[in-house]
Amino acid sequence: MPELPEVETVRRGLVPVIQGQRIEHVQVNRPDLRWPFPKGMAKRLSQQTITLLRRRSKYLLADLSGGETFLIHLGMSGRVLISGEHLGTFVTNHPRKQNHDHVVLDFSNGARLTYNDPRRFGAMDIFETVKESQNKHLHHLGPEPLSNEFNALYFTNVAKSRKSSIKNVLLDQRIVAGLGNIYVCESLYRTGISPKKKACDISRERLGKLVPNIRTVLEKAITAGGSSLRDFRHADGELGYFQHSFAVYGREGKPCPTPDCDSDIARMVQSGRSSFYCPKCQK
DNA sequence: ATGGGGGCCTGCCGGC
DNA sequence: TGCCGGCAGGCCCCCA
Repeated sequence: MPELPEVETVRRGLVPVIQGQRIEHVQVNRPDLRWPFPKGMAKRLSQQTITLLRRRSKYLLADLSGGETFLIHLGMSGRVLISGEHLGTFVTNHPRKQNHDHVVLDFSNGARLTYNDPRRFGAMDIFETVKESQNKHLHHLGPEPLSNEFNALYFTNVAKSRKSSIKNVLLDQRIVAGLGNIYVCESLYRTGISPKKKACDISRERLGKLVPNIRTVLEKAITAGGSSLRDFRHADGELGYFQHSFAVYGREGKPCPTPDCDSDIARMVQSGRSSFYCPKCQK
């Protein structure tokens, strides 16, 4: 899925279009994604104004004027498309309904938001805004990787007691919330740490370097407008560019980009997921 | 208690 | 050309 930079890119694309707008019509084409939609979802969204569109980890959070918050998760293959005429920044006509268009929201300014998700690993939920910290999707999440809360002191303290691989520690959303497979691979490469190294076996110095490297990778990806892989698109349908900047992800067998390194990028499977790394640069 | 693996879904791509 | 296996950005759940 879209990891943090892709979700943030979607959020930034949606803000000028739907923030402050009222939802005038809701179309729900099936009862669930990964889980059943919340009770009365269409009715609870109808006639609500989106007062603020936020992001927490990989979740989009739309605060509604009535005191509830609409949560959207894109899973692996979810995307949102915006269409509408006379809107300046986006001028496409509403497209004909596509396969896997599961939820369609029409706004007071004529904008239409279509949620499309072939694999249906995504999720939607609605909760009382003041009870956000109790929401089942959010309550266990660790700090945002771009916040000051995620710093070298915090991370070294958490990591020193973890016997699992650094790869799996970084993917654990309770430890830091928003990283996924791509940006973990890229951050570990930048820091020269092997994905299979046990977190507790890595020195404070190296763990400390990982923190700013994670920030840098995420920030560069956000600046580039996210990564467009198989099915990610910006909210307005444009493609992101960060995938052209991957050093290791998806580059098995290609030369390591480190100057003077003559190794090829390798792939291994950890916890059922591919890790891409340079066997020479990452120890 | 922690970590590893399976499962949820569909689509796409490469090999035979 | 057609079929089949492998693989995909996430995350929950079960088992050891």
